[in-house]
Amino acid sequence: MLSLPQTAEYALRAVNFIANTPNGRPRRVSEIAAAIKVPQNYLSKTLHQLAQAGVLRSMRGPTGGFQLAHPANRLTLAQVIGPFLPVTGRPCVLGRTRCNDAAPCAAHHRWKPVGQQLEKFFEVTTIADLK
Amino acid sequence: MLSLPQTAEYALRAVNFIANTPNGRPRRVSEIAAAIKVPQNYLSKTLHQLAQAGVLRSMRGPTGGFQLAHPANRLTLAQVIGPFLPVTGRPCVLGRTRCNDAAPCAAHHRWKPVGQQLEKFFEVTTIADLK
DNA sequence: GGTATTTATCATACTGATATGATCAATATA
DNA sequence: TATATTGATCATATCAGTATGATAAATACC
Repeated sequence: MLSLPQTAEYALRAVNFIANTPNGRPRRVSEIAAAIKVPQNYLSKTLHQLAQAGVLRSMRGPTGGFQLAHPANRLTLAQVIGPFLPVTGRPCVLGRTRCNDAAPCAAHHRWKPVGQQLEKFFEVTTIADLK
Repeated sequence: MLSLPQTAEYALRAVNFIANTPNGRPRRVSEIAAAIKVPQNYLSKTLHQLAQAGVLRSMRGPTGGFQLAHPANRLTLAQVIGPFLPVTGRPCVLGRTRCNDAAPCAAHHRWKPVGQQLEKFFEVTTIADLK
């Protein structure tokens, strides 16, 4: 039906994996890529974006890698996928650029509660909730 | 957040427009494209796919055009967008190929009710519900 | 300081969704 | 039957997301 961009799914899997690291020690890209089965070079770029977004912290050199920038229970799914969603996020099922209570599209009233619950899921669920 | 493919949005807008035609007379591609503001040649192909899928009926020649193949209250949104969703529809937020109650991903239990409501929206809502 | 290890960055390629333009085929009507 | 109109189809073009490979820059450790 609706789906997240591939990269956003990679990001969720990666952050979830990092969150489950004992002691919270840094994880190398190679480790992560192997564990969640995504291309290493591509993941490298994705993790870098997450670091830029303040979701992860990165360290170079031996003993380097990626770790969470915040406690897992303070990291929402929305924060993780945010950097990978299209800038022109369409909140409207019919794809109208403007669609709200004042100027609703034909589907607005029926879609609204569903869309809100969807949004809430990503805003409220944290990485710590993933089990 | 999550969004439909552009083409699926075009399809919804087009079918909704066709459904609002007085007498249900056929609508030309040029009329529809102008009304819902999408590229005409591209829409032509999209409408053809909807005809193949049994959602619309098409007629060529003068007086030709597209009309609904079924009453609007028997046409669900799922039927309209179906032909334009990726074949490998990922039901899993983490993008796993296999994810169900028996073999759940880390987000499965929290996502399930939201995903179900989402699916239900498209399965239950009909073109006649668009106002 | 030298070196191995790791992330950062750059250049490029691939792929499917989106889009454009031209031509073919059907058909209502005169 | 001739013709104008309309959808069907084909050949490309464009663009963003996804991906690969190579090189640069930082850093722990000897």
